[in-house]
Amino acid sequence: MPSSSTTGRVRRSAEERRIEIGEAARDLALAEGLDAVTLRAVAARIGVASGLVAHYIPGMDDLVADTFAEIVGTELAEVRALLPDAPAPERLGALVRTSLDPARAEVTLVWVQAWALGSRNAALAARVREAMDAWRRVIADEISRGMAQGSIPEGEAEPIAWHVLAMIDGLGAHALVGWGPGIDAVTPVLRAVAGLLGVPVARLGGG
Amino acid sequence: MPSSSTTGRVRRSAEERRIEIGEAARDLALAEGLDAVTLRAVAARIGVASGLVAHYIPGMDDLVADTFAEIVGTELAEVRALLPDAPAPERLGALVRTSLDPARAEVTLVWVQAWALGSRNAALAARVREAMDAWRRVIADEISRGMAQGSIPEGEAEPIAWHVLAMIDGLGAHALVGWGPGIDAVTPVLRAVAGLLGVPVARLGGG
DNA sequence: TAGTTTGTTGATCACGTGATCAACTCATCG
DNA sequence: CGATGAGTTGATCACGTGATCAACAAACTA
Repeated sequence: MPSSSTTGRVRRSAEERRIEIGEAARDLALAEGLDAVTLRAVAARIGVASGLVAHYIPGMDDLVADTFAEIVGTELAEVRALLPDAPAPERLGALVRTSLDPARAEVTLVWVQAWALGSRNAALAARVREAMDAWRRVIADEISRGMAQGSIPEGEAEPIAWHVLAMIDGLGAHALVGWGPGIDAVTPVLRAVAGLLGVPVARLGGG
Repeated sequence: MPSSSTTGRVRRSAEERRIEIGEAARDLALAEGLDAVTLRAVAARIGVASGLVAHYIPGMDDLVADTFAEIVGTELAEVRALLPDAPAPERLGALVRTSLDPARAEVTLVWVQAWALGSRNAALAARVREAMDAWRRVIADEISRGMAQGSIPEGEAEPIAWHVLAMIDGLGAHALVGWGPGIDAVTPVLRAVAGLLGVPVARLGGG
Protein backbone atom coordinates (compact mmCIF):
# COMPACT_ATOMS: atom_id res chain seq x y z
CA MET A 1 0.00 0.00 0.00
CA PRO A 2 0.98 3.59 -0.51
CA SER A 3 2.76 5.22 2.37
CA SER A 4 0.49 7.86 3.87
CA SER A 5 -3.27 8.43 3.83
CA THR A 6 -3.98 8.08 0.15
CA THR A 7 -0.67 8.15 -1.69
CA GLY A 8 2.76 9.41 -0.74
CA ARG A 9 3.14 11.08 -4.07
CA VAL A 10 3.84 14.80 -4.14
CA ARG A 11 2.88 17.05 -7.00
CA ARG A 12 5.31 19.79 -7.78
CA SER A 13 5.29 22.56 -10.32
CA ALA A 14 7.21 21.96 -13.49
CA GLU A 15 9.83 24.46 -12.44
CA GLU A 16 10.32 22.83 -9.04
CA ARG A 17 10.68 19.42 -10.65
CA ARG A 18 13.27 20.67 -13.10
CA ILE A 19 15.32 22.07 -10.27
CA GLU A 20 14.90 18.88 -8.26
CA ILE A 21 16.08 16.80 -11.21
CA GLY A 22 19.07 19.03 -11.76
CA GLU A 23 20.05 18.79 -8.12
CA ALA A 24 19.69 15.03 -8.07
CA ALA A 25 21.85 14.74 -11.18
CA ARG A 26 24.50 16.98 -9.63
CA ASP A 27 24.56 15.03 -6.38
CA LEU A 28 24.80 11.74 -8.23
CA ALA A 29 27.63 12.95 -10.44
CA LEU A 30 29.63 14.19 -7.47
CA ALA A 31 29.03 11.06 -5.43
CA GLU A 32 29.38 8.37 -8.07
CA GLY A 33 30.59 10.00 -11.24
CA LEU A 34 29.05 11.38 -14.39
CA ASP A 35 28.25 7.91 -15.67
CA ALA A 36 26.00 7.31 -12.68
CA VAL A 37 23.67 10.03 -13.92
CA THR A 38 21.16 7.64 -15.34
CA LEU A 39 17.47 8.01 -16.03
CA ARG A 40 16.47 5.54 -13.36
CA ALA A 41 19.12 6.60 -10.87
CA VAL A 42 17.98 10.21 -10.99
CA ALA A 43 14.36 9.12 -10.71
CA ALA A 44 15.09 6.87 -7.76
CA ARG A 45 16.99 9.58 -5.96
CA ILE A 46 14.00 11.90 -5.93
CA GLY A 47 11.54 9.05 -5.48
CA VAL A 48 9.75 9.32 -8.75
CA ALA A 49 8.97 7.23 -11.81
CA SER A 50 11.66 7.13 -14.47
CA GLY A 51 9.22 8.40 -17.02
CA LEU A 52 8.87 11.63 -15.12
CA VAL A 53 12.54 12.44 -15.45
CA ALA A 54 12.44 11.67 -19.15
CA HIS A 55 9.43 13.94 -19.43
CA TYR A 56 11.38 16.94 -18.20
CA ILE A 57 14.56 16.65 -20.23
CA PRO A 58 15.37 16.52 -23.94
CA GLY A 59 17.58 13.51 -23.44
CA MET A 60 20.12 12.10 -21.06
CA ASP A 61 23.06 13.48 -22.99
CA ASP A 62 21.77 16.97 -22.36
CA LEU A 63 21.19 16.35 -18.69
CA VAL A 64 24.72 15.03 -18.32
CA ALA A 65 26.16 17.99 -20.19
CA ASP A 66 24.15 20.44 -18.09
CA THR A 67 25.17 18.66 -14.92
CA PHE A 68 28.82 18.89 -15.85
CA ALA A 69 28.50 22.60 -16.62
CA GLU A 70 26.73 23.22 -13.35
CA ILE A 71 29.34 21.41 -11.28
CA VAL A 72 32.44 22.92 -12.78
CA GLY A 73 30.83 26.35 -13.00
CA THR A 74 30.20 26.26 -9.28
CA GLU A 75 33.71 24.95 -8.72
CA LEU A 76 35.30 27.86 -10.54
CA ALA A 77 33.19 30.36 -8.66
CA GLU A 78 34.22 28.80 -5.36
CA VAL A 79 37.88 28.80 -6.22
CA ARG A 80 37.71 32.43 -7.27
CA ALA A 81 35.93 33.38 -4.09
CA LEU A 82 38.78 31.89 -2.07
CA LEU A 83 41.48 34.01 -3.71
CA PRO A 84 43.07 36.39 -1.21
CA ASP A 85 43.09 40.13 -1.67
CA ALA A 86 46.78 40.23 -2.50
CA PRO A 87 49.24 40.75 -5.40
CA ALA A 88 48.82 38.57 -8.46
CA PRO A 89 51.54 36.00 -7.71
CA GLU A 90 50.13 35.28 -4.31
CA ARG A 91 46.62 34.94 -5.73
CA LEU A 92 47.92 32.49 -8.31
CA GLY A 93 49.64 30.49 -5.61
CA ALA A 94 46.40 30.32 -3.67
CA LEU A 95 44.55 29.23 -6.79
CA VAL A 96 46.95 26.36 -7.33
CA ARG A 97 46.81 25.27 -3.72
CA THR A 98 43.02 25.32 -3.68
CA SER A 99 42.76 23.42 -6.96
CA LEU A 100 45.04 20.67 -5.72
CA ASP A 101 43.16 20.24 -2.48
CA PRO A 102 42.32 16.52 -2.13
CA ALA A 103 38.85 17.59 -1.05
CA ARG A 104 38.15 18.38 -4.70
CA ALA A 105 38.58 14.76 -5.83
CA GLU A 106 34.86 14.54 -6.55
CA VAL A 107 35.06 17.28 -9.09
CA THR A 108 38.23 15.86 -10.57
CA LEU A 109 36.47 12.62 -11.40
CA VAL A 110 33.80 14.64 -13.14
CA TRP A 111 36.44 16.43 -15.18
CA VAL A 112 38.24 13.29 -16.25
CA GLN A 113 35.03 11.52 -17.14
CA ALA A 114 33.95 14.55 -19.12
CA TRP A 115 37.15 14.45 -21.18
CA ALA A 116 36.56 10.79 -21.89
CA LEU A 117 32.83 11.04 -22.58
CA GLY A 118 33.39 14.15 -24.64
CA SER A 119 34.54 11.95 -27.50
CA ARG A 120 30.97 10.68 -27.95
CA ASN A 121 28.75 13.33 -26.40
CA ALA A 122 29.04 16.43 -28.55
CA ALA A 123 26.95 18.55 -26.22
CA LEU A 124 29.23 17.61 -23.37
CA ALA A 125 32.39 18.28 -25.35
CA ALA A 126 31.20 21.79 -26.08
CA ARG A 127 30.52 22.42 -22.40
CA VAL A 128 33.91 21.05 -21.50
CA ARG A 129 35.65 23.44 -23.86
CA GLU A 130 33.64 26.34 -22.47
CA ALA A 131 34.55 25.41 -18.93
CA MET A 132 38.22 25.09 -19.79
CA ASP A 133 38.14 28.45 -21.52
CA ALA A 134 36.63 29.97 -18.42
CA TRP A 135 39.36 28.53 -16.24
CA ARG A 136 42.13 29.64 -18.55
CA ARG A 137 40.61 33.10 -18.72
CA VAL A 138 40.59 33.43 -14.96
CA ILE A 139 44.20 32.34 -14.69
CA ALA A 140 45.32 34.46 -17.62
CA ASP A 141 43.59 37.50 -16.17
CA GLU A 142 45.49 37.10 -12.95
CA ILE A 143 48.75 36.77 -14.81
CA SER A 144 48.00 39.77 -17.00
CA ARG A 145 47.18 41.84 -13.98
CA GLY A 146 50.44 40.83 -12.40
CA MET A 147 52.31 41.84 -15.52
CA ALA A 148 50.57 45.20 -15.62
CA GLN A 149 51.37 45.76 -11.98
CA GLY A 150 54.96 44.71 -12.43
CA SER A 151 54.78 41.78 -10.04
CA ILE A 152 55.22 39.35 -12.93
CA PRO A 153 57.71 39.80 -15.79
CA GLU A 154 56.16 40.77 -19.09
CA GLY A 155 55.28 37.90 -21.42
CA GLU A 156 52.42 36.03 -22.96
CA ALA A 157 49.83 35.27 -20.33
CA GLU A 158 47.70 32.83 -22.33
CA PRO A 159 50.22 30.03 -22.88
CA ILE A 160 51.34 30.24 -19.29
CA ALA A 161 47.77 30.02 -18.06
CA TRP A 162 47.23 27.07 -20.32
CA HIS A 163 50.11 25.18 -18.78
CA VAL A 164 49.28 25.96 -15.22
CA LEU A 165 45.92 24.43 -15.96
CA ALA A 166 47.51 21.41 -17.58
CA MET A 167 49.59 20.78 -14.52
CA ILE A 168 46.62 21.04 -12.20
CA ASP A 169 44.53 18.73 -14.37
CA GLY A 170 47.30 16.22 -14.85
CA LEU A 171 47.95 15.92 -11.13
CA GLY A 172 44.25 15.63 -10.49
CA ALA A 173 43.91 12.77 -12.94
CA HIS A 174 46.87 11.02 -11.37
CA ALA A 175 45.37 11.28 -7.92
CA LEU A 176 42.22 9.62 -9.24
CA VAL A 177 43.78 6.19 -9.44
CA GLY A 178 45.47 6.64 -6.12
CA TRP A 179 48.78 7.48 -7.62
CA GLY A 180 51.33 9.81 -6.12
CA PRO A 181 50.47 9.32 -2.46
CA GLY A 182 52.96 10.38 0.12
CA ILE A 183 54.44 13.00 -2.11
CA ASP A 184 53.78 16.63 -1.48
CA ALA A 185 52.13 17.82 -4.66
CA VAL A 186 51.82 21.47 -3.87
CA THR A 187 55.41 22.53 -3.35
CA PRO A 188 56.82 21.23 -6.63
CA VAL A 189 53.87 22.61 -8.55
CA LEU A 190 54.42 26.00 -7.02
CA ARG A 191 58.05 25.74 -8.02
CA ALA A 192 57.04 24.92 -11.58
CA VAL A 193 54.50 27.73 -11.70
CA ALA A 194 57.07 30.13 -10.34
CA GLY A 195 59.36 29.04 -13.15
CA LEU A 196 56.63 29.62 -15.72
CA LEU A 197 55.84 33.06 -14.36
CA GLY A 198 59.43 34.05 -13.81
CA VAL A 199 58.99 34.96 -10.18
CA PRO A 200 60.59 33.59 -6.99
CA VAL A 201 58.67 30.76 -5.35
CA ALA A 202 58.29 32.75 -2.17
CA ARG A 203 56.18 35.29 -4.01
CA LEU A 204 53.44 32.73 -4.49
CA GLY A 205 52.69 32.98 -0.80
CA GLY A 206 51.45 30.18 1.40
CA GLY A 207 53.20 28.41 4.21
CA MET B 1 39.68 -23.16 -50.49
CA PRO B 2 41.23 -24.99 -47.54
CA SER B 3 38.23 -25.09 -45.28
CA SER B 4 35.16 -26.33 -47.12
CA SER B 5 33.30 -23.91 -49.33
CA THR B 6 30.24 -24.19 -47.10
CA THR B 7 31.68 -22.28 -44.17
CA GLY B 8 34.51 -19.74 -44.12
CA ARG B 9 35.39 -20.65 -40.59
CA VAL B 10 39.01 -21.14 -39.68
CA ARG B 11 40.26 -23.22 -36.81
CA ARG B 12 43.19 -21.85 -34.92
CA SER B 13 45.20 -23.09 -31.99
CA ALA B 14 44.31 -21.75 -28.58
CA GLU B 15 47.47 -19.70 -28.47
CA GLU B 16 46.86 -18.17 -31.88
CA ARG B 17 43.31 -17.26 -30.90
CA ARG B 18 44.48 -15.62 -27.70
CA ILE B 19 46.90 -13.49 -29.64
CA GLU B 20 44.27 -12.67 -32.23
CA ILE B 21 41.85 -11.59 -29.52
CA GLY B 22 44.48 -9.45 -27.85
CA GLU B 23 45.32 -7.75 -31.12
CA ALA B 24 41.67 -7.11 -31.94
CA ALA B 25 41.14 -5.60 -28.50
CA ARG B 26 44.18 -3.38 -28.93
CA ASP B 27 43.12 -2.19 -32.37
CA LEU B 28 39.63 -1.45 -31.14
CA ALA B 29 40.85 0.48 -28.14
CA LEU B 30 43.16 2.60 -30.24
CA ALA B 31 40.56 3.25 -32.90
CA GLU B 32 37.46 3.81 -30.80
CA GLY B 33 38.50 3.89 -27.20
CA LEU B 34 38.73 1.48 -24.31
CA ASP B 35 34.97 1.39 -23.92
CA ALA B 36 34.63 -0.01 -27.42
CA VAL B 37 36.42 -3.16 -26.31
CA THR B 38 33.29 -5.19 -26.00
CA LEU B 39 32.68 -8.91 -26.17
CA ARG B 40 30.76 -8.68 -29.42
CA ALA B 41 32.93 -5.97 -30.94
CA VAL B 42 36.07 -8.03 -30.46
CA ALA B 43 34.33 -11.11 -31.82
CA ALA B 44 33.03 -9.25 -34.85
CA ARG B 45 36.46 -7.82 -35.61
CA ILE B 46 38.01 -11.25 -35.96
CA GLY B 47 34.88 -12.72 -37.52
CA VAL B 48 34.02 -15.12 -34.76
CA ALA B 49 31.12 -15.90 -32.44
CA SER B 50 30.99 -13.85 -29.25
CA GLY B 51 31.07 -16.99 -27.20
CA LEU B 52 34.50 -17.80 -28.51
CA VAL B 53 35.96 -14.60 -27.15
CA ALA B 54 34.33 -15.21 -23.79
CA HIS B 55 35.77 -18.70 -23.86
CA TYR B 56 39.33 -17.41 -23.99
CA ILE B 57 39.24 -14.71 -21.34
CA PRO B 58 38.42 -14.67 -17.62
CA GLY B 59 36.15 -11.67 -18.11
CA MET B 60 35.92 -8.45 -20.01
CA ASP B 61 37.38 -6.39 -17.19
CA ASP B 62 40.56 -8.40 -17.45
CA LEU B 63 40.73 -8.08 -21.20
CA VAL B 64 40.31 -4.33 -20.94
CA ALA B 65 42.97 -4.10 -18.27
CA ASP B 66 45.37 -6.25 -20.29
CA THR B 67 44.67 -4.22 -23.40
CA PHE B 68 45.45 -1.00 -21.58
CA ALA B 69 48.70 -2.42 -20.25
CA GLU B 70 49.68 -3.65 -23.68
CA ILE B 71 49.02 -0.31 -25.34
CA VAL B 72 50.78 1.92 -22.88
CA GLY B 73 53.61 -0.54 -22.46
CA THR B 74 54.28 -0.41 -26.16
CA GLU B 75 53.94 3.35 -26.08
CA LEU B 76 56.60 3.75 -23.44
CA ALA B 77 58.95 1.44 -25.28
CA GLU B 78 58.48 3.44 -28.47
CA VAL B 79 59.07 6.74 -26.77
CA ARG B 80 62.23 5.40 -25.15
CA ALA B 81 63.47 4.08 -28.43
CA LEU B 82 63.18 7.53 -29.93
CA LEU B 83 65.38 9.22 -27.35
CA PRO B 84 68.57 10.57 -28.91
CA ASP B 85 72.00 9.51 -27.79
CA ALA B 86 72.70 12.81 -26.09
CA PRO B 87 73.06 14.45 -22.66
CA ALA B 88 70.17 14.04 -20.24
CA PRO B 89 68.54 17.45 -20.77
CA GLU B 90 68.32 16.93 -24.48
CA ARG B 91 66.90 13.44 -24.02
CA LEU B 92 64.26 14.84 -21.69
CA GLY B 93 63.40 17.50 -24.22
CA ALA B 94 62.96 14.84 -26.87
CA LEU B 95 60.80 12.80 -24.54
CA VAL B 96 58.49 15.73 -23.96
CA ARG B 97 58.28 16.55 -27.64
CA THR B 98 57.49 12.97 -28.57
CA SER B 99 54.88 12.62 -25.86
CA LEU B 100 53.07 15.74 -26.98
CA ASP B 101 53.01 14.70 -30.60
CA PRO B 102 49.41 14.96 -31.84
CA ALA B 103 49.90 11.59 -33.49
CA ARG B 104 49.65 10.04 -30.04
CA ALA B 105 46.04 11.20 -29.51
CA GLU B 106 44.84 7.62 -29.77
CA VAL B 107 46.88 6.60 -26.80
CA THR B 108 45.87 9.68 -24.89
CA LEU B 109 42.22 8.72 -25.12
CA VAL B 110 43.14 5.34 -23.73
CA TRP B 111 44.93 6.96 -20.81
CA VAL B 112 42.08 9.29 -19.95
CA GLN B 113 39.51 6.56 -20.20
CA ALA B 114 41.66 4.38 -18.02
CA TRP B 115 41.77 7.02 -15.32
CA ALA B 116 38.01 7.32 -15.45
CA LEU B 117 37.28 3.59 -15.63
CA GLY B 118 39.86 2.92 -12.96
CA SER B 119 37.34 4.05 -10.38
CA ARG B 120 35.25 0.94 -11.04
CA ASN B 121 37.64 -1.57 -12.56
CA ALA B 122 40.13 -2.52 -9.86
CA ALA B 123 42.25 -4.62 -12.19
CA LEU B 124 42.53 -1.70 -14.54
CA ALA B 125 43.36 0.74 -11.77
CA ALA B 126 46.27 -1.45 -10.72
CA ARG B 127 47.59 -1.57 -14.27
CA VAL B 128 47.24 2.18 -14.57
CA ARG B 129 49.30 2.74 -11.46
CA GLU B 130 51.95 0.34 -12.72
CA ALA B 131 52.12 2.11 -16.06
CA MET B 132 52.41 5.50 -14.42
CA ASP B 133 55.15 4.21 -12.17
CA ALA B 134 57.01 2.96 -15.21
CA TRP B 135 56.76 6.34 -16.89
CA ARG B 136 57.86 8.21 -13.83
CA ARG B 137 60.75 5.83 -13.39
CA VAL B 138 61.97 6.42 -16.93
CA ILE B 139 61.79 10.18 -16.52
CA ALA B 140 63.34 10.12 -13.08
CA ASP B 141 66.19 7.95 -14.32
CA GLU B 142 66.99 10.45 -17.02
CA ILE B 143 66.96 13.27 -14.51
CA SER B 144 69.11 11.36 -12.06
CA ARG B 145 71.64 10.60 -14.75
CA GLY B 146 71.73 14.25 -15.68
CA MET B 147 72.36 15.16 -12.07
CA ALA B 148 75.14 12.62 -11.80
CA GLN B 149 76.72 13.90 -14.97
CA GLY B 150 76.40 17.49 -13.86
CA SER B 151 74.14 18.54 -16.72
CA ILE B 152 71.25 19.05 -14.31
CA PRO B 153 71.58 20.75 -10.91
CA GLU B 154 71.37 18.43 -7.94
CA GLY B 155 67.94 17.92 -6.44
CA GLU B 156 65.14 15.42 -6.00
CA ALA B 157 64.45 13.66 -9.27
CA GLU B 158 61.22 11.92 -8.32
CA PRO B 159 58.99 14.95 -7.69
CA ILE B 160 60.28 16.61 -10.82
CA ALA B 161 59.55 13.54 -12.88
CA TRP B 162 56.13 13.39 -11.39
CA HIS B 163 55.33 16.90 -12.51
CA VAL B 164 56.73 16.58 -15.96
CA LEU B 165 54.37 13.66 -16.35
CA ALA B 166 51.46 15.67 -14.97
CA MET B 167 52.08 18.37 -17.50
CA ILE B 168 52.21 15.91 -20.39
CA ASP B 169 49.06 14.16 -19.24
CA GLY B 170 47.17 17.35 -18.58
CA LEU B 171 47.93 18.73 -22.01
CA GLY B 172 46.98 15.43 -23.58
CA ALA B 173 43.62 15.41 -21.85
CA HIS B 174 42.98 18.97 -22.96
CA ALA B 175 43.71 18.14 -26.56
CA LEU B 176 41.16 15.33 -26.37
CA VAL B 177 38.19 17.66 -26.46
CA GLY B 178 39.75 19.76 -29.15
CA TRP B 179 40.94 22.40 -26.76
CA GLY B 180 44.05 24.47 -27.15
CA PRO B 181 44.31 24.43 -30.93
CA GLY B 182 46.47 26.98 -32.60
CA ILE B 183 48.70 27.32 -29.60
CA ASP B 184 52.17 25.86 -29.68
CA ALA B 185 52.16 23.41 -26.81
CA VAL B 186 55.73 22.29 -26.97
CA THR B 187 57.63 25.51 -26.43
CA PRO B 188 55.96 26.56 -23.20
CA VAL B 189 56.16 23.05 -21.83
CA LEU B 190 59.85 22.95 -22.53
CA ARG B 191 60.15 26.27 -20.74
CA ALA B 192 58.31 24.85 -17.76
CA VAL B 193 60.40 21.70 -17.74
CA ALA B 194 63.57 23.73 -17.99
CA GLY B 195 62.37 25.66 -14.97
CA LEU B 196 61.73 22.45 -13.07
CA LEU B 197 65.12 21.05 -13.94
CA GLY B 198 66.98 24.28 -13.41
CA VAL B 199 68.61 24.30 -16.83
CA PRO B 200 68.40 26.78 -19.73
CA VAL B 201 65.69 26.02 -22.25
CA ALA B 202 68.24 25.73 -25.02
CA ARG B 203 69.75 22.71 -23.29
CA LEU B 204 66.59 20.71 -23.98
CA GLY B 205 67.57 20.67 -27.62
CA GLY B 206 65.20 20.43 -30.56
CA GLY B 207 64.19 23.30 -32.81
C1' DT C 1 -20.19 20.28 -8.40
C1' DA C 2 -18.48 19.01 -12.99
C1' DG C 3 -15.01 19.81 -16.34
C1' DT C 4 -10.37 20.84 -17.60
C1' DT C 5 -5.57 21.12 -17.07
C1' DT C 6 -1.27 19.43 -15.61
C1' DG C 7 1.78 16.50 -13.17
C1' DT C 8 2.66 11.57 -12.76
C1' DT C 9 2.78 6.59 -13.18
C1' DG C 10 4.22 2.08 -14.71
C1' DA C 11 4.33 -0.97 -18.29
C1' DT C 12 6.64 -1.64 -22.43
C1' DC C 13 9.83 -1.32 -26.43
C1' DA C 14 14.28 -1.87 -28.63
C1' DC C 15 18.71 -2.18 -27.87
C1' DG C 16 23.35 -3.41 -25.86
C1' DT C 17 26.07 -5.47 -22.26
C1' DG C 18 28.61 -9.91 -20.15
C1' DA C 19 28.11 -14.55 -19.48
C1' DT C 20 26.77 -19.54 -20.12
C1' DC C 21 26.34 -23.95 -22.42
C1' DA C 22 24.59 -27.83 -25.22
C1' DA C 23 25.49 -28.98 -29.68
C1' DC C 24 28.23 -28.92 -33.65
C1' DT C 25 32.56 -29.28 -36.76
C1' DC C 26 36.82 -30.53 -37.75
C1' DA C 27 41.64 -32.30 -37.02
C1' DT C 28 44.07 -35.79 -35.18
C1' DC C 29 45.19 -40.26 -33.43
C1' DG C 30 44.64 -45.24 -32.63
C1' DC D 1 37.81 -46.32 -40.58
C1' DG D 2 36.04 -44.86 -36.14
C1' DA D 3 36.92 -42.53 -31.79
C1' DT D 4 38.56 -38.88 -29.23
C1' DG D 5 39.11 -34.20 -28.17
C1' DA D 6 39.91 -29.36 -29.14
C1' DG D 7 37.93 -25.44 -31.28
C1' DT D 8 33.65 -23.14 -32.29
C1' DT D 9 28.88 -21.85 -32.79
C1' DG D 10 24.55 -19.60 -31.83
C1' DA D 11 20.84 -19.38 -28.95
C1' DT D 12 19.73 -17.84 -24.56
C1' DC D 13 19.74 -15.67 -19.89
C1' DA D 14 19.62 -11.74 -16.82
C1' DC D 15 20.49 -7.33 -16.55
C1' DG D 16 20.77 -2.24 -17.56
C1' DT D 17 20.24 1.56 -20.69
C1' DG D 18 17.12 5.52 -22.95
C1' DA D 19 12.79 6.40 -24.62
C1' DT D 20 7.64 6.35 -25.32
C1' DC D 21 2.81 6.64 -24.11
C1' DA D 22 -1.90 5.47 -22.62
C1' DA D 23 -3.91 5.80 -18.41
C1' DC D 24 -4.41 7.82 -13.99
C1' DA D 25 -4.71 11.40 -10.12
C1' DA D 26 -4.48 15.72 -8.11
C1' DA D 27 -5.28 20.55 -8.56
C1' DC D 28 -7.41 24.14 -10.60
C1' DT D 29 -11.47 26.46 -12.89
C1' DA D 30 -16.02 27.59 -14.37
